[in-house]
Amino acid sequence: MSIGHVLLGLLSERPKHGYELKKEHDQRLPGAKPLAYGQVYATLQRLERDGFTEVTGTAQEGGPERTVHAITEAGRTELDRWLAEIEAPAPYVASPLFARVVVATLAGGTAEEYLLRQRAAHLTRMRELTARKASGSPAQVLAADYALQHLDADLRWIETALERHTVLKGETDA
Amino acid sequence: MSIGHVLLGLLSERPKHGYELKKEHDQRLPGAKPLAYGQVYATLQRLERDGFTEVTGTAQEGGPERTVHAITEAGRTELDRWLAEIEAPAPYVASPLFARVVVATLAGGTAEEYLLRQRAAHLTRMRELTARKASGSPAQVLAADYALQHLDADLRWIETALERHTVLKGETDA
DNA sequence: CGACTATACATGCGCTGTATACATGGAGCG
DNA sequence: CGCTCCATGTATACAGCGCATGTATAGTCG
Repeated sequence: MSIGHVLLGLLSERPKHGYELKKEHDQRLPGAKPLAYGQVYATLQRLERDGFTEVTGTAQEGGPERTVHAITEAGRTELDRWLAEIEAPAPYVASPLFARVVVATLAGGTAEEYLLRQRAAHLTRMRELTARKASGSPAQVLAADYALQHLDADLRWIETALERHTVLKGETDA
Repeated sequence: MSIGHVLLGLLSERPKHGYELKKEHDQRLPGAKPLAYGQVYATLQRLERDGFTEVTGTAQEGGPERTVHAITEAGRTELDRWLAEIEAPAPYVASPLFARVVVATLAGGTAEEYLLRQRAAHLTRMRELTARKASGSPAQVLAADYALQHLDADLRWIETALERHTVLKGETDA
Protein backbone atom coordinates (compact mmCIF):
# COMPACT_ATOMS: atom_id res chain seq x y z
CA MET A 1 0.00 0.00 0.00
CA SER A 2 2.89 2.28 -0.71
CA ILE A 3 0.91 4.89 -2.61
CA GLY A 4 -1.59 5.08 0.19
CA HIS A 5 1.20 5.81 2.66
CA VAL A 6 2.60 8.59 0.54
CA LEU A 7 -0.85 10.14 0.35
CA LEU A 8 -1.19 9.80 4.11
CA GLY A 9 2.13 11.59 4.44
CA LEU A 10 0.94 14.45 2.26
CA LEU A 11 -2.32 14.63 4.19
CA SER A 12 -0.44 14.78 7.49
CA GLU A 13 0.39 18.38 6.68
CA ARG A 14 -3.24 19.44 6.25
CA PRO A 15 -6.48 18.24 4.62
CA LYS A 16 -6.32 18.22 0.84
CA HIS A 17 -8.37 17.14 -2.14
CA GLY A 18 -7.49 14.55 -4.75
CA TYR A 19 -6.32 16.81 -7.50
CA GLU A 20 -4.01 18.63 -5.13
CA LEU A 21 -2.56 15.34 -3.86
CA LYS A 22 -1.62 14.25 -7.37
CA LYS A 23 0.10 17.55 -8.07
CA GLU A 24 2.01 17.52 -4.80
CA HIS A 25 3.05 13.91 -5.21
CA ASP A 26 4.57 14.62 -8.61
CA GLN A 27 6.31 17.69 -7.24
CA ARG A 28 7.67 16.14 -4.07
CA LEU A 29 8.85 13.00 -5.80
CA PRO A 30 10.47 14.45 -8.91
CA GLY A 31 11.50 11.85 -11.44
CA ALA A 32 8.99 9.38 -10.07
CA LYS A 33 6.26 8.18 -12.31
CA PRO A 34 3.48 10.75 -12.21
CA LEU A 35 0.42 9.51 -10.34
CA ALA A 36 -2.62 8.95 -12.53
CA TYR A 37 -5.70 10.70 -11.26
CA GLY A 38 -7.71 7.51 -11.34
CA GLN A 39 -5.23 5.98 -8.98
CA VAL A 40 -5.40 8.87 -6.55
CA TYR A 41 -9.18 8.65 -6.16
CA ALA A 42 -9.17 4.87 -5.97
CA THR A 43 -6.50 5.00 -3.26
CA LEU A 44 -8.41 7.67 -1.35
CA GLN A 45 -11.47 5.41 -1.38
CA ARG A 46 -9.41 2.58 0.13
CA LEU A 47 -7.92 4.87 2.75
CA GLU A 48 -11.38 6.04 3.73
CA ARG A 49 -12.72 2.50 3.75
CA ASP A 50 -9.94 1.49 6.14
CA GLY A 51 -10.57 4.47 8.39
CA PHE A 52 -7.23 6.17 7.69
CA THR A 53 -8.81 9.25 6.15
CA GLU A 54 -12.20 10.90 6.21
CA VAL A 55 -14.01 13.37 4.02
CA THR A 56 -14.26 16.64 5.91
CA GLY A 57 -16.53 18.33 3.42
CA THR A 58 -16.58 19.89 0.03
CA ALA A 59 -15.23 23.28 -0.87
CA GLN A 60 -16.06 25.29 -3.91
CA GLU A 61 -14.11 28.45 -4.44
CA GLY A 62 -14.08 29.49 -8.03
CA GLY A 63 -14.00 26.10 -9.63
CA PRO A 64 -15.49 22.63 -9.62
CA GLU A 65 -16.51 21.02 -6.35
CA ARG A 66 -13.63 19.69 -4.30
CA THR A 67 -13.86 16.77 -1.91
CA VAL A 68 -11.53 17.51 0.96
CA HIS A 69 -9.87 14.53 2.65
CA ALA A 70 -8.23 14.61 6.07
CA ILE A 71 -6.06 12.10 7.89
CA THR A 72 -7.64 10.49 10.95
CA GLU A 73 -6.08 9.38 14.20
CA ALA A 74 -5.91 5.83 12.88
CA GLY A 75 -4.27 7.21 9.76
CA ARG A 76 -1.54 8.92 11.74
CA THR A 77 -0.94 5.73 13.68
CA GLU A 78 -0.66 3.78 10.42
CA LEU A 79 1.67 6.38 8.95
CA ASP A 80 3.93 6.25 11.99
CA ARG A 81 3.92 2.46 11.85
CA TRP A 82 4.91 2.53 8.19
CA LEU A 83 7.69 5.04 8.80
CA ALA A 84 9.07 2.86 11.56
CA GLU A 85 9.33 -0.05 9.13
CA ILE A 86 12.22 -0.66 6.81
CA GLU A 87 12.14 -2.07 3.31
CA ALA A 88 12.80 -5.77 3.18
CA PRO A 89 16.15 -5.69 1.40
CA ALA A 90 15.73 -7.70 -1.80
CA PRO A 91 13.81 -10.64 -0.31
CA TYR A 92 13.44 -11.96 -3.84
CA VAL A 93 15.55 -11.21 -6.84
CA ALA A 94 12.96 -9.85 -9.23
CA SER A 95 15.14 -8.79 -12.08
CA PRO A 96 13.74 -8.13 -15.53
CA LEU A 97 17.26 -8.30 -16.92
CA PHE A 98 17.93 -11.69 -15.42
CA ALA A 99 14.55 -13.00 -16.60
CA ARG A 100 15.23 -11.90 -20.15
CA VAL A 101 18.67 -13.49 -20.16
CA VAL A 102 17.23 -16.78 -18.96
CA VAL A 103 14.40 -16.74 -21.48
CA ALA A 104 16.72 -15.73 -24.30
CA THR A 105 18.99 -18.62 -23.42
CA LEU A 106 15.99 -20.97 -23.41
CA ALA A 107 14.55 -19.78 -26.68
CA GLY A 108 17.58 -19.37 -28.87
CA GLY A 109 20.71 -18.37 -27.03
CA THR A 110 21.01 -14.72 -28.04
CA ALA A 111 21.53 -13.48 -24.48
CA GLU A 112 24.90 -11.95 -25.29
CA GLU A 113 23.54 -9.76 -28.05
CA TYR A 114 20.73 -8.64 -25.75
CA LEU A 115 23.15 -7.75 -22.98
CA LEU A 116 25.23 -5.63 -25.30
CA ARG A 117 22.20 -3.69 -26.52
CA GLN A 118 20.99 -3.21 -22.96
CA ARG A 119 24.38 -1.95 -21.87
CA ALA A 120 24.39 0.66 -24.62
CA ALA A 121 20.91 1.86 -23.61
CA HIS A 122 21.97 2.07 -19.98
CA LEU A 123 25.01 4.16 -20.83
CA THR A 124 22.88 6.57 -22.86
CA ARG A 125 20.40 6.93 -20.04
CA MET A 126 23.16 7.51 -17.51
CA ARG A 127 24.55 10.36 -19.58
CA GLU A 128 21.07 11.90 -19.71
CA LEU A 129 20.63 11.64 -15.96
CA THR A 130 24.08 13.01 -15.26
CA ALA A 131 23.31 16.04 -17.41
CA ARG A 132 20.00 16.52 -15.64
CA LYS A 133 21.70 16.49 -12.25
CA ALA A 134 23.48 19.71 -13.06
CA SER A 135 20.28 21.73 -13.33
CA GLY A 136 17.98 20.13 -10.75
CA SER A 137 16.63 20.85 -7.31
CA PRO A 138 18.21 18.96 -4.39
CA ALA A 139 15.36 16.45 -4.48
CA GLN A 140 15.84 15.95 -8.20
CA VAL A 141 19.54 15.42 -7.68
CA LEU A 142 18.84 12.81 -5.00
CA ALA A 143 16.38 11.03 -7.27
CA ALA A 144 18.83 11.08 -10.17
CA ASP A 145 21.54 9.73 -7.89
CA TYR A 146 19.32 6.82 -6.98
CA ALA A 147 18.70 5.97 -10.61
CA LEU A 148 22.36 6.38 -11.53
CA GLN A 149 23.54 4.09 -8.76
CA HIS A 150 21.12 1.40 -9.85
CA LEU A 151 21.92 1.74 -13.54
CA ASP A 152 25.56 1.37 -12.61
CA ALA A 153 24.65 -1.74 -10.62
CA ASP A 154 22.96 -3.11 -13.72
CA LEU A 155 26.07 -2.39 -15.76
CA ARG A 156 28.29 -4.23 -13.32
CA TRP A 157 25.92 -7.18 -13.40
CA ILE A 158 25.81 -7.12 -17.20
CA GLU A 159 29.60 -7.39 -17.26
CA THR A 160 29.46 -10.36 -14.92
CA ALA A 161 26.70 -11.96 -16.94
CA LEU A 162 28.64 -11.52 -20.17
CA GLU A 163 31.53 -13.38 -18.63
CA ARG A 164 29.38 -16.16 -17.26
CA HIS A 165 26.55 -16.55 -19.71
CA THR A 166 28.14 -19.50 -21.41
CA VAL A 167 28.16 -21.21 -18.05
CA LEU A 168 24.47 -20.45 -17.60
CA LYS A 169 23.76 -21.81 -21.04
CA GLY A 170 25.38 -25.08 -20.11
CA GLU A 171 23.25 -25.16 -16.98
CA THR A 172 20.07 -24.72 -19.00
CA ASP A 173 20.86 -27.64 -21.25
CA ALA A 174 21.43 -29.95 -18.31
CA MET B 1 3.14 -8.94 -19.59
CA SER B 2 6.47 -10.11 -18.30
CA ILE B 3 5.20 -13.29 -16.69
CA GLY B 4 3.46 -14.25 -19.90
CA HIS B 5 6.70 -13.89 -21.81
CA VAL B 6 8.59 -16.08 -19.39
CA LEU B 7 5.89 -18.74 -19.76
CA LEU B 8 6.12 -18.42 -23.53
CA GLY B 9 9.85 -18.96 -23.25
CA LEU B 10 9.36 -22.11 -21.22
CA LEU B 11 6.74 -23.34 -23.68
CA SER B 12 9.09 -22.72 -26.60
CA GLU B 13 10.96 -25.87 -25.57
CA ARG B 14 7.90 -28.12 -25.73
CA PRO B 15 4.23 -28.16 -24.71
CA LYS B 16 3.71 -28.21 -20.97
CA HIS B 17 0.94 -28.01 -18.41
CA GLY B 18 0.41 -25.35 -15.78
CA TYR B 19 1.80 -27.16 -12.80
CA GLU B 20 4.98 -27.98 -14.69
CA LEU B 21 5.38 -24.36 -15.77
CA LYS B 22 5.26 -23.14 -12.19
CA LYS B 23 7.89 -25.65 -11.11
CA GLU B 24 10.19 -24.86 -14.00
CA HIS B 25 9.83 -21.12 -13.51
CA ASP B 26 10.91 -21.39 -9.90
CA GLN B 27 13.80 -23.63 -10.83
CA ARG B 28 15.06 -21.61 -13.79
CA LEU B 29 14.78 -18.30 -11.98
CA PRO B 30 16.25 -19.20 -8.60
CA GLY B 31 15.88 -16.50 -6.00
CA ALA B 32 12.96 -14.98 -7.85
CA LYS B 33 9.63 -14.88 -6.13
CA PRO B 34 7.96 -18.25 -6.64
CA LEU B 35 5.03 -18.07 -9.02
CA ALA B 36 1.65 -18.66 -7.41
CA TYR B 37 -0.38 -21.33 -9.15
CA GLY B 38 -3.34 -19.03 -9.51
CA GLN B 39 -1.18 -16.66 -11.46
CA VAL B 40 0.06 -19.35 -13.79
CA TYR B 41 -3.42 -20.44 -14.83
CA ALA B 42 -4.68 -16.87 -15.14
CA THR B 43 -1.71 -15.98 -17.34
CA LEU B 44 -2.24 -19.09 -19.46
CA GLN B 45 -5.82 -18.01 -20.05
CA ARG B 46 -4.64 -14.61 -21.25
CA LEU B 47 -2.02 -16.15 -23.51
CA GLU B 48 -4.65 -18.40 -25.03
CA ARG B 49 -7.09 -15.53 -25.39
CA ASP B 50 -4.45 -13.55 -27.29
CA GLY B 51 -3.63 -16.49 -29.55
CA PHE B 52 -0.09 -16.97 -28.21
CA THR B 53 -0.76 -20.47 -26.89
CA GLU B 54 -3.31 -23.19 -27.49
CA VAL B 55 -4.52 -26.20 -25.58
CA THR B 56 -3.31 -29.29 -27.37
CA GLY B 57 -5.23 -31.77 -25.28
CA THR B 58 -5.35 -33.36 -21.88
CA ALA B 59 -3.14 -36.10 -20.63
CA GLN B 60 -3.73 -38.37 -17.68
CA GLU B 61 -0.95 -40.70 -16.68
CA GLY B 62 -1.24 -41.80 -13.11
CA GLY B 63 -2.59 -38.62 -11.65
CA PRO B 64 -5.12 -35.84 -12.11
CA GLU B 65 -6.00 -34.58 -15.55
CA ARG B 66 -3.45 -32.28 -17.12
CA THR B 67 -4.23 -29.55 -19.60
CA VAL B 68 -1.32 -29.32 -22.02
CA HIS B 69 -0.53 -25.90 -23.48
CA ALA B 70 1.61 -25.29 -26.57
CA ILE B 71 3.06 -22.14 -28.05
CA THR B 72 1.59 -21.05 -31.39
CA GLU B 73 3.19 -19.39 -34.36
CA ALA B 74 1.92 -16.02 -33.12
CA GLY B 75 3.35 -16.86 -29.72
CA ARG B 76 6.81 -17.45 -31.15
CA THR B 77 6.60 -14.19 -33.03
CA GLU B 78 5.63 -12.38 -29.85
CA LEU B 79 8.42 -14.07 -27.91
CA ASP B 80 10.99 -13.05 -30.51
CA ARG B 81 9.66 -9.52 -30.48
CA TRP B 82 9.98 -9.36 -26.70
CA LEU B 83 13.49 -10.76 -26.76
CA ALA B 84 14.52 -8.17 -29.34
CA GLU B 85 13.36 -5.40 -26.97
CA ILE B 86 15.45 -3.92 -24.21
CA GLU B 87 14.33 -2.73 -20.82
CA ALA B 88 13.68 0.99 -20.68
CA PRO B 89 16.55 1.97 -18.37
CA ALA B 90 14.97 3.63 -15.35
CA PRO B 91 12.46 5.81 -17.21
CA TYR B 92 11.12 6.84 -13.85
CA VAL B 93 12.78 6.74 -10.49
CA ALA B 94 10.45 4.51 -8.55
CA SER B 95 12.33 4.17 -5.33
CA PRO B 96 10.68 2.96 -2.16
CA LEU B 97 13.65 4.27 -0.21
CA PHE B 98 13.39 7.73 -1.68
CA ALA B 99 9.62 7.81 -1.12
CA ARG B 100 10.03 6.90 2.53
CA VAL B 101 12.68 9.54 3.06
CA VAL B 102 10.44 12.19 1.55
CA VAL B 103 7.39 11.12 3.56
CA ALA B 104 9.42 10.87 6.75
CA THR B 105 10.69 14.38 6.17
CA LEU B 106 7.14 15.59 5.59
CA ALA B 107 5.66 13.89 8.61
CA GLY B 108 8.23 14.44 11.27
CA GLY B 109 11.79 14.63 10.01
CA THR B 110 13.14 11.28 11.18
CA ALA B 111 14.63 10.37 7.80
CA GLU B 112 18.12 10.03 9.20
CA GLU B 113 17.13 7.44 11.75
CA TYR B 114 15.28 5.51 9.06
CA LEU B 115 18.27 5.57 6.74
CA LEU B 116 20.54 4.19 9.45
CA ARG B 117 18.17 1.30 10.19
CA GLN B 118 17.79 0.55 6.50
CA ARG B 119 21.54 0.54 6.02
CA ALA B 120 21.96 -2.00 8.79
CA ALA B 121 19.31 -4.25 7.27
CA HIS B 122 20.96 -4.00 3.87
CA LEU B 123 24.33 -4.98 5.27
CA THR B 124 22.82 -8.01 6.99
CA ARG B 125 21.10 -9.12 3.81
CA MET B 126 24.29 -8.66 1.79
CA ARG B 127 26.15 -10.93 4.14
CA GLU B 128 23.44 -13.56 3.72
CA LEU B 129 23.56 -13.35 -0.05
CA THR B 130 27.32 -13.46 -0.12
CA ALA B 131 27.25 -16.62 1.97
CA ARG B 132 24.64 -18.15 -0.34
CA LYS B 133 26.80 -17.43 -3.39
CA ALA B 134 29.38 -19.89 -2.17
CA SER B 135 27.04 -22.87 -2.40
CA GLY B 136 24.80 -22.08 -5.36
CA SER B 137 24.36 -23.09 -8.96
CA PRO B 138 25.67 -20.70 -11.62
CA ALA B 139 22.19 -19.31 -12.09
CA GLN B 140 21.84 -18.77 -8.36
CA VAL B 141 25.19 -17.02 -8.26
CA LEU B 142 24.11 -14.72 -11.10
CA ALA B 143 20.84 -13.95 -9.32
CA ALA B 144 22.65 -13.25 -6.06
CA ASP B 145 25.09 -11.00 -7.89
CA TYR B 146 22.22 -8.98 -9.24
CA ALA B 147 20.75 -8.48 -5.79
CA LEU B 148 24.14 -7.68 -4.26
CA GLN B 149 24.94 -5.06 -6.88
CA HIS B 150 21.63 -3.34 -6.27
CA LEU B 151 21.87 -3.51 -2.50
CA ASP B 152 25.27 -1.92 -2.83
CA ALA B 153 23.74 0.77 -5.03
CA ASP B 154 21.19 1.41 -2.28
CA LEU B 155 23.98 1.70 0.26
CA ARG B 156 25.84 4.26 -1.82
CA TRP B 157 22.64 6.23 -2.23
CA ILE B 158 21.93 6.04 1.49
CA GLU B 159 25.34 7.55 2.18
CA THR B 160 24.61 10.37 -0.23
CA ALA B 161 21.18 10.89 1.25
CA LEU B 162 22.57 11.03 4.77
CA GLU B 163 24.92 13.80 3.69
CA ARG B 164 22.21 15.73 1.90
CA HIS B 165 19.03 15.07 3.83
CA THR B 166 19.23 18.32 5.71
CA VAL B 167 19.25 20.06 2.35
CA LEU B 168 16.16 18.12 1.30
CA LYS B 169 14.44 19.06 4.52
CA GLY B 170 14.99 22.71 3.77
CA GLU B 171 13.52 22.12 0.34
CA THR B 172 10.38 20.61 1.80
CA ASP B 173 9.76 23.59 4.03
CA ALA B 174 9.97 25.97 1.12
C1' DC C 1 -15.38 27.53 -27.43
C1' DG C 2 -11.03 25.84 -25.60
C1' DA C 3 -8.22 25.06 -21.50
C1' DC C 4 -7.95 23.96 -16.86
C1' DT C 5 -9.80 21.94 -12.62
C1' DA C 6 -11.86 17.95 -10.43
C1' DT C 7 -13.94 13.50 -10.02
C1' DA C 8 -15.82 8.93 -11.40
C1' DC C 9 -15.96 4.62 -13.76
C1' DA C 10 -14.58 0.56 -16.60
C1' DT C 11 -11.06 -2.48 -17.57
C1' DG C 12 -6.94 -5.34 -17.33
C1' DC C 13 -3.06 -7.32 -15.00
C1' DG C 14 -0.50 -8.96 -10.83
C1' DC C 15 -0.91 -11.44 -6.82
C1' DT C 16 -2.94 -14.04 -2.83
C1' DG C 17 -5.84 -17.28 -0.74
C1' DT C 18 -9.05 -20.80 -0.91
C1' DA C 19 -11.66 -24.60 -2.79
C1' DT C 20 -11.86 -28.76 -5.42
C1' DA C 21 -10.58 -33.23 -7.30
C1' DC C 22 -7.84 -37.20 -8.08
C1' DA C 23 -4.06 -40.40 -7.03
C1' DT C 24 -0.54 -42.49 -4.07
C1' DG C 25 1.44 -44.26 0.02
C1' DG C 26 1.64 -45.22 4.79
C1' DA C 27 -0.40 -45.85 9.60
C1' DG C 28 -3.47 -48.23 12.27
C1' DC C 29 -6.59 -52.05 13.17
C1' DG C 30 -9.51 -56.31 13.07
C1' DC D 1 -3.21 -59.97 5.54
C1' DG D 2 -6.45 -56.85 3.87
C1' DC D 3 -9.07 -52.99 4.96
C1' DT D 4 -10.07 -48.13 5.99
C1' DC D 5 -8.49 -43.59 6.66
C1' DC D 6 -5.69 -39.79 6.27
C1' DA D 7 -1.82 -37.12 4.88
C1' DT D 8 0.67 -35.77 0.87
C1' DG D 9 1.43 -34.55 -3.80
C1' DT D 10 -0.49 -33.30 -8.28
C1' DA D 11 -3.41 -30.27 -10.96
C1' DT D 12 -6.83 -26.78 -11.81
C1' DA D 13 -10.34 -23.15 -10.91
C1' DC D 14 -12.24 -19.11 -8.85
C1' DA D 15 -13.01 -15.01 -5.89
C1' DG D 16 -11.13 -10.84 -4.45
C1' DC D 17 -7.94 -6.97 -3.79
C1' DG D 18 -4.51 -3.53 -5.20
C1' DC D 19 -2.13 -1.25 -8.91
C1' DA D 20 -2.39 1.11 -13.25
C1' DT D 21 -4.38 3.04 -17.51
C1' DG D 22 -7.71 5.20 -20.21
C1' DT D 23 -11.88 7.41 -20.84
C1' DA D 24 -15.98 9.95 -19.67
C1' DT D 25 -18.16 13.73 -17.34
C1' DA D 26 -18.89 18.23 -15.50
C1' DG D 27 -18.08 22.78 -14.02
C1' DT D 28 -15.40 27.22 -14.41
C1' DC D 29 -12.72 30.78 -16.45
C1' DG D 30 -10.91 33.65 -20.09
